Amino acid sequence: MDDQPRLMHAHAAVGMSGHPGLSQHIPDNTGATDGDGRKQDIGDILQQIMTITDQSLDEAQARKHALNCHRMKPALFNVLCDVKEKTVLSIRGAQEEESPDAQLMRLDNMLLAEGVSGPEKGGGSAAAAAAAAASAGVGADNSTEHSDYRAKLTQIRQIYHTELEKYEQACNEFTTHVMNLLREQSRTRPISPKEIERMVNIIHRKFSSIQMQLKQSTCEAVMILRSRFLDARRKRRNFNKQATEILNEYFYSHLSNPYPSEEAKEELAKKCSITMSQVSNWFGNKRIRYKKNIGKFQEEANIYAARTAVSAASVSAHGSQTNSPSTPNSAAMRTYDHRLQ
DNA sequence: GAGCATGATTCGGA
DNA sequence: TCCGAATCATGCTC
Repeated sequence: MDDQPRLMHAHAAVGMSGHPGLSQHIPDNTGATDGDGRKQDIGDILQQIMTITDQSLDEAQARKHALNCHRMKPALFNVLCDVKEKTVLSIRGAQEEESPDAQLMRLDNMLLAEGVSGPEKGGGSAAAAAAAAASAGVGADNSTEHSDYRAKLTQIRQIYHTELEKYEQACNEFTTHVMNLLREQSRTRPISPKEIERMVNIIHRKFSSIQMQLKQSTCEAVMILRSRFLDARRKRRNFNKQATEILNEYFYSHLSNPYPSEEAKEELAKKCSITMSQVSNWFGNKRIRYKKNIGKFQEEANIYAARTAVSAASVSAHGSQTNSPSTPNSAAMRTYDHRLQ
């Protein structure tokens, strides 16, 4: 396993033609000139390498062993590594260009903002903002929907982290496997540590692109969840009968000026178990619809006027109040009617 | 399913 | 920022 660095480091002291040092380290056992001996050795090795794939497994193994033991093998492999390195670099130089991965950064930032990646913070700031925005309109059910949103976001978060972990584990396993394979192969073919490193980088890049896809789908899932959640604000639910009666009572008893103050809105909201915005919406709608069709609302106004009068009378009968300030009467209605004209 | 009722949203004006 | 007006979207009734 670890013989490759040793094998490659020997390169500094070994060489061939154009690679100083080879002739000084290779004894000439053939009795021929140095040049002839080297050529014969190298030719022999190359021949063996070229024909190794035509042989049976056993023969190939034996040949592999013989090659590994060949006296010229380190020198030849170093030269081949050198040549390969230069060729690959010249090709890669034209192909590779490091560009900052803006898309990945955007995805990372979004996942962080949504609370999917990074430390758990109860659904993420954007989620919290969405929840806060929604709570203004959803009313009594907002807490349920909010928790539902958070539960789903947590689910997405869990899936994301599980998948990410899986990818990282697979990446590490695959990298180790490829490294071992290349080291093993470096016994029979020229593979330098640099090349192994490059291969590792390639693997990491491939796994990064898979991770990016995961991040992208996670972002999409969060966006869908958010849009669904925000759409829920539009989901209209009728107020319960009691709430409508309370609002109508106030409206008709303040017909001369049906604009509740902040305090009144707050109290009405509390009484009706709705939000202040809903109270404002209700009064806005009521005013405009009343104005548009006074005739239609006349009957309703009379009913609430009578009801308020009865309750006022009952209060005055108890001596605590002689006259209700909010008692509706036709004069008040006329006032508002006049105002609205 | 049509038509009406009603809560929510949007937009322009004061 | 609040309000009126228009509009949307959904609920309810028949």
